[in-house]
Amino acid sequence: MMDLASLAIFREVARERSVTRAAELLGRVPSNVSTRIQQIEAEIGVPLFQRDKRPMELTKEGEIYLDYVDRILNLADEAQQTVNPATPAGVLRVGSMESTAAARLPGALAQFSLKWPQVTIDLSTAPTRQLVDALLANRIDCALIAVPEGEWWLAQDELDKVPIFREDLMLLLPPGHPEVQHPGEIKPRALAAFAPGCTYRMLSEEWMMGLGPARSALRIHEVRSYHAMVACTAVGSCFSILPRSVLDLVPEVSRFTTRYLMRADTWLATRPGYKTPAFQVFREMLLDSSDIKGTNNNAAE
Amino acid sequence: MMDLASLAIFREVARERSVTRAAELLGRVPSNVSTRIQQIEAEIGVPLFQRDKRPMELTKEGEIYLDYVDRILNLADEAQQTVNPATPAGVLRVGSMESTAAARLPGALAQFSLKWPQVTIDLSTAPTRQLVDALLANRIDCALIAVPEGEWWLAQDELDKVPIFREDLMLLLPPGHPEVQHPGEIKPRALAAFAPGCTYRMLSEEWMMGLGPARSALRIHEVRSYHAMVACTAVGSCFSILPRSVLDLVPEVSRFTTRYLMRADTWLATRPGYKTPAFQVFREMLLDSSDIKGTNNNAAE
DNA sequence: GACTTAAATTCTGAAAAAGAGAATACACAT
DNA sequence: ATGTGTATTCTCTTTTTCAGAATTTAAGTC
Repeated sequence: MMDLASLAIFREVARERSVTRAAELLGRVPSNVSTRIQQIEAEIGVPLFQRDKRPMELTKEGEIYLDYVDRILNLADEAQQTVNPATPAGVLRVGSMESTAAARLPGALAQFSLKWPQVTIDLSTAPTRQLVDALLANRIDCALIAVPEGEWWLAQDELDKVPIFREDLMLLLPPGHPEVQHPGEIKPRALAAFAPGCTYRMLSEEWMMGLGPARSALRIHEVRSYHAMVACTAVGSCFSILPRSVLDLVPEVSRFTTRYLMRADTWLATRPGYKTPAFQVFREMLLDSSDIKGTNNNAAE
Repeated sequence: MMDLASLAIFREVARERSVTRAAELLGRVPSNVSTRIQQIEAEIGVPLFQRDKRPMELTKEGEIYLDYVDRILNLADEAQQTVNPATPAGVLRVGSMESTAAARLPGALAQFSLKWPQVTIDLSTAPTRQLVDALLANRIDCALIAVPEGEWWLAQDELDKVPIFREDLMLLLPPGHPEVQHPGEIKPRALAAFAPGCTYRMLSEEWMMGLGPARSALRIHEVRSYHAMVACTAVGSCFSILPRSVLDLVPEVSRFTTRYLMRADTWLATRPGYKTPAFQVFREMLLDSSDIKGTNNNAAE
């Protein structure tokens, strides 16, 4: 019958599109990997790869099967971790906003991988909205997201959440720009921001709208990184809004004109009930490096 | 590494609480089953059974692990079926209302198991509400439920649905009871009905309330089967509301007073995207034995 | 279109694991 | 205590997995 090892082999080959590379990564010999794939194909009765293409390509069925295999292997990993909490180990799939990944995670993650070398952290970044989707679709295990205070477009108990970082959202204006009190006084025509789904962008847009009725047509220049965002602002063509913790990383911030806007805390969210030891130590680690130390974070216990 | 066969063995032993019986059911020898269990325990590092109890009992970790194993094996089965639609096979977990199971399924299922002996049908019954929960929690694969026309407490696209049976909801009054036009004219004090979550019960209550304002305190006698419901009504202490198809099964119905109330169609629902060949032939079979033949049932194709 | 190259597959013998069946240990009953 | 039905251990046989060499195959190069 089917072996989880075979499924892991299939997953690796599918990812690498190569028997040889997969074999190296798995510490096996190519002939072995090749046969295991063929065994799976024989068992399910469907070819998984197109052998007549040289960078090996998955067949349509292969794609579907890979999706199932991913879910099965994640479940198996989670089962192992949940049932034997003695040793945090395995994979923890972390999703994070760009800002948190830039300003908060590097230190914490370095520390974490030293203390828990058995845990592999799989980090990906995306805007808050997409992170929530990924979480609910089981593509990641936990996410660092910005929850706008008060209103919240996700049902109350659809996710477990703990506040982790207190962030001040700052207005960043080009160097030499005069201080402003109202959105209307901002000179650059466009806001540099991330793709839709980003909570900060949403908050920024609200602030612009709410206070400056004249500024009804807010232009948005979409960027893919904070470096790009700051660069655009430095040049004077845009202004931007970003957390103070990221601002602190910008060399020579003092040349820019900045202004405090609002609070926007970062939360650590999971699917309800997800509680592997790897995740628990990860959460502890984040709370330790946090400025909101030990507030209401025992609700989930 | 872990073998799906091992997981299936563990599941069987956990179900049967016996190595010997599990071995028989799986066509294996007990020593083999015993060792596979021990291999799993060695791999996950946690004992799954309490060996000092004689009907073997799962440990706490065993319970948790069993839950994961169930999900993993169901996924694997679904993967196999989805990816190779050639041969409908494997397990199809069907949930049904009591009424449908009584009046509609026996014939259809008998026919089905003759035509598709490779498919094992796992039938359970529950009220509509609970069936929907079970479906979303992945405890069953499809469900035969009553969707009240118009209003519907489930989000539009949370489930895929097809109408299967046209049901007439009938009022059943004790033998000799005079014909009624309004709820107020009903003599028995109590309605015999299933547990809350039953759509028919909900519709019944609405009908009673909507038309008879005097009858504000409707007493409900909860029953667990239609036989009990009919028996209570025969005795004269209750009245009841049930689909005509079930009524047709009652011996000597003609002695009772009956009256048509409303339509309440039965739908076949699945999680969105669930489409194994076993399910597809099951759906075809139901549609064939249905009175709503081939209406709007190609939306899901 | 032949040649090169890198990669997948097939073939083979050695090593490891799983299986059956008999013997043993164990929990619960009387 | 002693018997009975189960689970486990032990031993041997069969099956499967694995590594390494040989072979085939797909794509790029002259």
